[in-house]
Amino acid sequence: MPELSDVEGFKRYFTRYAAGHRIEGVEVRDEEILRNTSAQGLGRAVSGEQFDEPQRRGKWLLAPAGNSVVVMHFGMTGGLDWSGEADRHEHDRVVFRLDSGELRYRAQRKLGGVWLAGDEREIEEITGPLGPDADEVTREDLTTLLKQRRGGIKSALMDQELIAGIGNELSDEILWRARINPGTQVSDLDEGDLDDLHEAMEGVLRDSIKHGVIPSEGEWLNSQRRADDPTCPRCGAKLEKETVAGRSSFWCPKEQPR
DNA sequence: GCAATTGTTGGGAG
DNA sequence: GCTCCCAACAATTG
Repeated sequence: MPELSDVEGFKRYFTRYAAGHRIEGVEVRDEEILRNTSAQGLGRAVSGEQFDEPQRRGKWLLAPAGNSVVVMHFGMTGGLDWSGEADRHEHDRVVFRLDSGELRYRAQRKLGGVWLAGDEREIEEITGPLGPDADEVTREDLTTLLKQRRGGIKSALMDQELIAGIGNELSDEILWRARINPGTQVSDLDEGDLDDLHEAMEGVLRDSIKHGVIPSEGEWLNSQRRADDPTCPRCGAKLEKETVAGRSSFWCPKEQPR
């Protein structure tokens, strides 16, 4: 789930339910999810403080509280849940008790995590180097970013250090919309391809951010990802499925030929 | 038992 | 140095 558009959805969720609210306590139900602090450390740092407006960087969500920042990454299965009641879920790993209800960091597989940072330097240490956010990359930026790049376009799009926020599903979606095969070498893309790629990137991100998730119905490749017999939502051709850049990739052989 | 899964990291190979 | 592939992490489902 959590790629740029999902995390943008979490950010809105956080803003709506948690920002501006006082943290009365933190319950860590699985300490393994805390990566650079302890339940006690996290509790001491944020209890009694108020959550401020959250910020998203790539697939990371930053939630300032007092003099600290709670840094969250959702891995493959994480998300946020809010409930006014004690409506616990097995995979709720951290529960922030607010004056308005409970905000929960939930994750089935523990591939993400929750960190505590004190300043900008510590945040950058946690997230590692990140390229510009994918939804802010201009057409000119795209040329600059890909100029020195070799290898396949899909692995370039997913490289967080080059462009932040795009994962496996978004990259497939963008390449499908741009009608570019995921295995295409960056060096083989001409100016027209880059025009298409940028337009697709803007469109896919704009629309999926609006939904707070990559839509799984309608004119979206993503609607076919879990189908028994995946077909192209535009032309109806049977989709190809193969590992590209180390990840399961879907594309339309008629519209995105190699 | 096996394979698959929206993410990231590190090691080794070329 | 760059890029790719694989395994690992973890938990669950088919």
